[in-house]
Amino acid sequence: MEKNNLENNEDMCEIFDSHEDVVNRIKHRIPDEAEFTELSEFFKIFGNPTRLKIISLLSIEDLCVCDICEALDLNQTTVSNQLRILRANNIVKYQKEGKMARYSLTDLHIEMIYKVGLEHILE
Amino acid sequence: MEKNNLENNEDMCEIFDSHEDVVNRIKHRIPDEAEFTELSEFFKIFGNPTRLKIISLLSIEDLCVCDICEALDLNQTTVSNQLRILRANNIVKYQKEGKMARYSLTDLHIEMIYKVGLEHILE
DNA sequence: ATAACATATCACAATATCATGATATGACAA
DNA sequence: TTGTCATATCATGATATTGTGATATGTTAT
Repeated sequence: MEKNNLENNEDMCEIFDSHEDVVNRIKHRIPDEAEFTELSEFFKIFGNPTRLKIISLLSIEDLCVCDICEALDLNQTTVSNQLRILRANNIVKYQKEGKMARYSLTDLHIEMIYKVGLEHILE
Repeated sequence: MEKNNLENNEDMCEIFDSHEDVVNRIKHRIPDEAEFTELSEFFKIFGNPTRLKIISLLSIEDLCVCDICEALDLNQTTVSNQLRILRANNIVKYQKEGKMARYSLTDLHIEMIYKVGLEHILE
């Protein structure tokens, strides 16, 4: 793994690079630490069944908090807490309508990720 | 939240369905409990920066464990543990080659989800 | 003002996840 | 067989996340 024998092997099989070359080639082609952190925070949101249920409902239509509670048979605190997390992570947005709050998905990425994931586990 | 006043409001504004109707309409159009559990377990895997880094590398090319360790500057135990989790969740597969194990992503869904997520946080 | 309702926030115990050290397995070489 | 290398598993303390009860905010109706 340390020094290898490439310099005196110009005519060696060239299908595979040495491990050292492979490592040097790819380590600069990935996002930086901060982006991985942010991305993992983003995906973490999808890693909870309650939040997925909410996302699933909102991919059908926009809904207020109480409708979400009823459709999922969950208590209001639970839904409200998860909505806060979804909001904080830019996954849902909402609009106040009198004393109600109508929630919707922020953009199509959310729906795409949800649907590709669902497709993956169903096959 | 308990019984509402729908029955005596036949002539109410009909642009929006009653909450009761909305709820009944959508609650049957979402996956079942077991599927949400499975899907959340699946997404949970993407919710860790180390695993995302591995997925990111493997989306460039197949790699053995030691190359992953070097490229990410992580200790072997950490990488191996995360690879086990990735394997158990059907996100990577591997192929033994002598004493080495060459890992790759199981299918295109994984790469798609990773890339759509990255796109989402970068905009 | 008071009540009722929709929603949000706080606090916390139960549970899950993390990275890592110690150790095991299994392959190849000497 | 003995050693070394690549990889895997186990055990654990530190940390993070969960759902929920208690409570607060803000809106509309009386």
